[in-house]
Amino acid sequence: MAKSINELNLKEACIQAARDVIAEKGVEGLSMRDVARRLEISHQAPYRHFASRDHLLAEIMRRCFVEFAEFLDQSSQEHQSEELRGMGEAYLDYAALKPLEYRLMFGTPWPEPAAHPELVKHAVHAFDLLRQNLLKQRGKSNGAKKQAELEAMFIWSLLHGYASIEQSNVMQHLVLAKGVQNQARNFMMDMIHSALQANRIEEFKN
Amino acid sequence: MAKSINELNLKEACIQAARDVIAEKGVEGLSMRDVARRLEISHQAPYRHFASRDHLLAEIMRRCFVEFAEFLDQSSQEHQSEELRGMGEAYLDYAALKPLEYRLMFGTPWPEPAAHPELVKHAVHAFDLLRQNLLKQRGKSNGAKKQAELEAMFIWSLLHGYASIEQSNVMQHLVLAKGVQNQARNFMMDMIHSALQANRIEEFKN
DNA sequence: TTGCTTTAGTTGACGGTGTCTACAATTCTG
DNA sequence: CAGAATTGTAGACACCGTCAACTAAAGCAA
Repeated sequence: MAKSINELNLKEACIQAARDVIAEKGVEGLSMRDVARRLEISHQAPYRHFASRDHLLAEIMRRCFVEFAEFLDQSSQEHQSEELRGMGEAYLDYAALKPLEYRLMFGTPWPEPAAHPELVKHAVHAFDLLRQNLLKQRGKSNGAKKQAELEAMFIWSLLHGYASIEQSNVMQHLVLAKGVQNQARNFMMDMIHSALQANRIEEFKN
Repeated sequence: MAKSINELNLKEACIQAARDVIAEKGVEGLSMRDVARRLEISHQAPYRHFASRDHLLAEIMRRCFVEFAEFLDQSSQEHQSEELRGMGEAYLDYAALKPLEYRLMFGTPWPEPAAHPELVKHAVHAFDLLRQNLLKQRGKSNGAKKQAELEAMFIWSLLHGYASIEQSNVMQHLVLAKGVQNQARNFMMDMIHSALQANRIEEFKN
């Protein structure tokens, strides 16, 4: 028999318990039976609310993407000037602030993306923000859309790559010169700025 | 009883079988018992050669890193001029050519990295190649080492990020303008070049 | 109210997994 | 040759996801 408060919202309780498990033991350590055990319900009870372990995981990931999108939106509004840099910083902030969630979204093999279309919808939000912002910046020049998307891909790749490397802690093994690790993040943002400017000039010449 | 050729090199046979499993079902689908079954040996036989599933996986990952390093070294020698671009192309080539291996190295949660120090040693090779190459390019200017390492981090982040995104097939969901997906790779390489040049100029001004 | 259907939870089972232990057979070595 | 080390086997244990059957409660039409 279910206990205490959970009686009427077992679904939410499952999600919360699952997030706790992930926080403690990582995604791989998540098991339906463990979730059930923590809520003191039978091992089959969660299946009344989630068709499978993957569906539970997909729902958690979906919520992470929603929160991530909100975080980026909010931060995008705060930095009206230098909007782009603000978004970049926000991206890396989120990855550093919520490593588990970031890892869950971008570092975990997805449970059959085709089977969870809502996941995809929210997942592309960050890219759309970027794309839209870059398109706004460059007016209606020739092939503006194409260039904006290429630039968005560039920025996203760099941010995602850097965030992944930062999270893997592999930097500690590189024996970097003093100050490099601390400056790296700012350096990345500067490089984005440089590369974008150079690209605009190059494009103008053609 | 072990069969045929494998009698004297069961360890190698295990590794090969495990790679087959990974190729068919992904890393998550790798199981000791499956490996044993394929070799028609008892489910405990592989444990004579690998202390645990993670140790087997770590050995496979180690070999991937060795091959990856060789691939980069070779390609680095072939492109004497434009060495840097050659290395970048090689990095992305490898990721595209051997997606499973790349995913194994850079997209799989490591099995307790501390317990497998040999893994780390080979893993940093790609970064060292980059660092060395950049250092060679910029002579002995002030803070050369620091700048070279920052640039190496930048390039590595971008390459890794782009390779990851390419592998995740998420680009298919972005509804990109025509030609973007095909041009993206070249664009990334151009952006590296631009950003590096801009950084050299900026540095010169200080 | 009575009776039927849907829902949410239970228990039990099946086949899968990693890995510990005990055992046998083979090979190496003093 | 004898003992020890190596390499394999067999069985058990505790997990896991999930299918199937059952029960208790709630909702609802008559």
